[in-house]
Amino acid sequence: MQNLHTFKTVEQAINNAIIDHLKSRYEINDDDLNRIKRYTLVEIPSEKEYGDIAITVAMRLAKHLKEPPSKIAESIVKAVEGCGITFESVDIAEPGFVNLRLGWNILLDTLYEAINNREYSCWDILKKNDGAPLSIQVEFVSANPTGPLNIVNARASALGLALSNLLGKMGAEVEKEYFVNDRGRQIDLLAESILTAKKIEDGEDVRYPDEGYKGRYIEELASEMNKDLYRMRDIKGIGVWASEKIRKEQERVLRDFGVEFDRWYHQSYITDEEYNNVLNTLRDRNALYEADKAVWIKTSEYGDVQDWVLITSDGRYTYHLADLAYHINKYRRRYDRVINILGPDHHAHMAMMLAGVKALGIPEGWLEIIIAQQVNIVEKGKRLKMGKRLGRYITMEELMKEVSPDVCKFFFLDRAPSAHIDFDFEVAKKTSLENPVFYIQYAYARIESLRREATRAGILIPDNLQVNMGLYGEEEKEIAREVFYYPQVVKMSAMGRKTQLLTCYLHNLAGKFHRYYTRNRILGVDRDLSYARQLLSFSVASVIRDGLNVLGISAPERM
RNA sequence: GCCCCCGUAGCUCAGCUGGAGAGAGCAACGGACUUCUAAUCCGUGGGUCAGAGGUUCGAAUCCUCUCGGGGGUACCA
Repeated sequence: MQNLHTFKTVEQAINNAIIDHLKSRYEINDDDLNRIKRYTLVEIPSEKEYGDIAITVAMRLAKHLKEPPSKIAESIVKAVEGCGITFESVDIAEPGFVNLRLGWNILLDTLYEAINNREYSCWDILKKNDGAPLSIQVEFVSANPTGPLNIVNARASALGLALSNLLGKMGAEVEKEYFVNDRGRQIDLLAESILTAKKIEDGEDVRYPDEGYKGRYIEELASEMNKDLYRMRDIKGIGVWASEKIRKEQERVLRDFGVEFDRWYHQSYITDEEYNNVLNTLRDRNALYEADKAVWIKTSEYGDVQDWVLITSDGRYTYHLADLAYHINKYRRRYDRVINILGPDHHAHMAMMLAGVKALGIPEGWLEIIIAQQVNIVEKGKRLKMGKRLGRYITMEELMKEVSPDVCKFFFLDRAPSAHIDFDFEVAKKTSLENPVFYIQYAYARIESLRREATRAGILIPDNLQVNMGLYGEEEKEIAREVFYYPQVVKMSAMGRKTQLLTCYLHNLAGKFHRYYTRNRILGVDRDLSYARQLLSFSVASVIRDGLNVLGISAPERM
């Protein structure tokens, strides 16, 4: 099949035409050119009345090109008319918008592409110069193996999975990794907590460690503890055993949630040589100093507001040092980019890490950090503070018992990662039947039901049948243009790290289809008309399935 | 004190590399199932975009300040 039009081909044709035209008509230096290329030239208009594609670059360039926007717009119109694609209309609106309308010549291609081409929503943006995929590692959740995962971890896992999928669609090779802090003070504290719990179980009169871990799981671990470990009072041994047991449990819960990692990287894998390497590199680069018997990193000289301790006065390596060594390790593994999703309690760590890798001489932009903001549990209108060390939190498992993973994921992904979320269990349960995720899944299930019915009745549209586009009207066009936008939504969602754009889009698309379905019969009408409507419906199904898939949400064929 | 996030409809939130008339869901009210899934659809209300300045042809979006909510903050992670 030759060169079917999609958003990608249309965008590329328009972009090239505009840039060529501007270059020939105006004196544009490389700086200007790069600025222009950074703009999104082809936009989805805010109102459908304006058209199907909007170009606003004329207004943005007015100042630089020293010409009124309307004049530049005229020039852009010429460029668009010569781009090799025929549009239904090309108009200028004040003060310098260029609005395009798509004809069915393009939209029909898009419908076929959506159905037939698995790569429909894929791009080649995250590629190296030689065309090889950019390798990107996404690290997320990475909760300490000192207790069960909580609701914020659930949010981070949903986000990490969706983001990984989105980046994959942009052409990158993505690896999902979980960093296990299986060494350090917190693990010792965990071991001490378990040991103490066991002693108390045995009737010993001992004091619980300050800031120790609490909760039923500690008591359970105490009961299950190996006799030798207990007899020897082997803190290190208990720590190794308990943390691995907890980690396995975390892995199981995540798998139940539908999130699997490519690699679990343990802090204990990091060698002394690697730690020394970090320290030596920092020392060589004059980013290290000693004060109060502790070793500090001069992060304040690299963009952070303060310096941090890497080695405590009693010789312990801090988490900061471990994480820097871990990141050097990642860097040596030759990832082109690394993205960390951190919880809200790591705000300070974010600035430290960004400054730290800079101090180590790693190029800027290699590390990107996203903070998955907090999730507050609301009960009877009051916010409950969550905290592992407060011994008060909703575990991820409890969450899943109340609300299905599909609903949880959608709920988390429907909001900006940086936004705080108030999670009201009562509301989540009560409205679960009116939840947007069901609304979207239902649209998909309806279409799959149509497909089954059509197959059964022998009236299914034959593969690659060219439908009569004259049978389509405005109603169909409104849906087809949404299908047309899908690759662009995926792109904006991925590149802007905004999963909520995709959830919003899917919700909207499902709504348009539900409306269409109610007003129009797809089967049991004139054969050619049925084929035309089937094509449209199935393209919507393809998009919904793909979209939910990217988000890590299931697309059931029956509900 | 300092740093970060947030403040948009009754509620929960989109929209923010400046673009066209401010959106969605929920909640409220009134309608639609002999027909492919009513987990649906149709209709009705609802806003000083926290406030004040500034930049601009144009500001919910950018800058400054103020107020309010949350988080972080030098030897835990």
